[in-house]
Amino acid sequence: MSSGSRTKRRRLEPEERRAEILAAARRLFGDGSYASVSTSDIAKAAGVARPLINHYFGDKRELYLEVVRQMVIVPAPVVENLPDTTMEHRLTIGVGHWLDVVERNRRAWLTAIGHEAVGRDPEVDRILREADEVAADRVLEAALMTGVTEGREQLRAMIRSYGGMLRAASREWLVRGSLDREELRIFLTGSILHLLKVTYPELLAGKLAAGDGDSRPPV
Amino acid sequence: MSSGSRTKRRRLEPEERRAEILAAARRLFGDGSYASVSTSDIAKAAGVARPLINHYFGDKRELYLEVVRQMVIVPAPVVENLPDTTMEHRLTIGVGHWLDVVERNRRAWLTAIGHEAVGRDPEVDRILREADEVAADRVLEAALMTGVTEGREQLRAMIRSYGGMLRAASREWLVRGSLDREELRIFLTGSILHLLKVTYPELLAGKLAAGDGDSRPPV
DNA sequence: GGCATTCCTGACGTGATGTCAATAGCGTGT
DNA sequence: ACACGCTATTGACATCACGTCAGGAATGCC
Repeated sequence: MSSGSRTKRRRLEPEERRAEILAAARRLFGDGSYASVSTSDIAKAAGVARPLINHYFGDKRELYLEVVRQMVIVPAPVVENLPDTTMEHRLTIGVGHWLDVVERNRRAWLTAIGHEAVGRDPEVDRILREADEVAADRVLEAALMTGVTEGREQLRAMIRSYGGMLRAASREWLVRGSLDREELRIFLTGSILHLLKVTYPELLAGKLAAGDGDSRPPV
Repeated sequence: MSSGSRTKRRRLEPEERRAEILAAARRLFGDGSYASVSTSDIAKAAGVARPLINHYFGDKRELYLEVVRQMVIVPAPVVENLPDTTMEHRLTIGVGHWLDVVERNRRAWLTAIGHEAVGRDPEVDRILREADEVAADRVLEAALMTGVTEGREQLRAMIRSYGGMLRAASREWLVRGSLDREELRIFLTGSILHLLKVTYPELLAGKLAAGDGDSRPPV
């Protein structure tokens, strides 16, 4: 049974060992849920005694947070090196890059957002908020709107909300196949453009004249 | 300490007792996370011995699922009794109703979506999917588009995705206060209208002519 | 080869969960 | 009223996951 890897006793550099444990944890948490994966499982998968996990990460929760952190920081170069054209064009490209990234890192990304909002857990919450914040920065940068000041907070809030739709839609694509890549591109690009070019100005104006063009808000 | 409620031993109808336990669980899971709440806590809060939880619900997970189920079925009358006017008007009202509902059930709703996407948990997943499906039906009904057949699946997928934005935006409103109610109304109404009246037709047409009006999708 | 450093593990204590036989409340028949 | 049966309810037990600690085993240095 346990004879397979019972070679000797390997002694590694702390960083190296830490990385091995983290990799094992990433793999296991990727399949099961937080509760369904025991530290014993992780220790076994990493070829290590269970207490070593505590030694390197403190406790199970810390290890888990580390995994989430590492997964959620995926979307880095989505918005870098965009050409110097219109915001429409840049956003179109940016959306394309996003689709590339999630398609390439499919598994990792799905597990990452799978664990999204583990709920009342303040730590996980904070990690995800920060990721949202960074994402909002990226969008503003792609839209050449880094400088806007009027209604900036509202704008950022709407972009963060858009992030919720982005994730949901990407999941529709990857796991349900209810939208193909091209449809997704149209959907996501159109939505963010509408948000920035129509809703945002409307919102700035709307604070004064509460009624909007199409329909009179009743009661 | 424990002397307070140590009256006798109450014997209730199963349904009644079950409801009491569920209520206690709802309250506790509302505050802490799944892992942070022990069955002992719930039993104590319900004034009951711990094994009774297993008797009624099987195990802790089942109880939890029951709580999630009960919380996620909140938005019932959001779309009933809408006047017989344009879809713009009906959607505006529908969004208003939604805002009313989440504002009223603020705490319960927040905990419900807090536990959203517990991830690799297939059961929770299924519950949330079903709720999404129902929500999509409601939107289609409000939009007077129950009958559409062409691209129906894509349309539903986009509406489900919109649900992700709806939740994120509502949370922005309720917990961060980064958007006020009126701004949220403008945002959500405008987005769903754009989705139904612009993106959806675009998507139907776009399958043939891949380019769209504003920008040429590169490479 | 001896020794210090520190990486690593076996063994223990604690707390949480699920199971089971035994008990006690409540309705029923007389 | 009283005994009786049904079953809701519980105390006690077994199991398992997690965190801690002192001691054992590699590696580097002289």
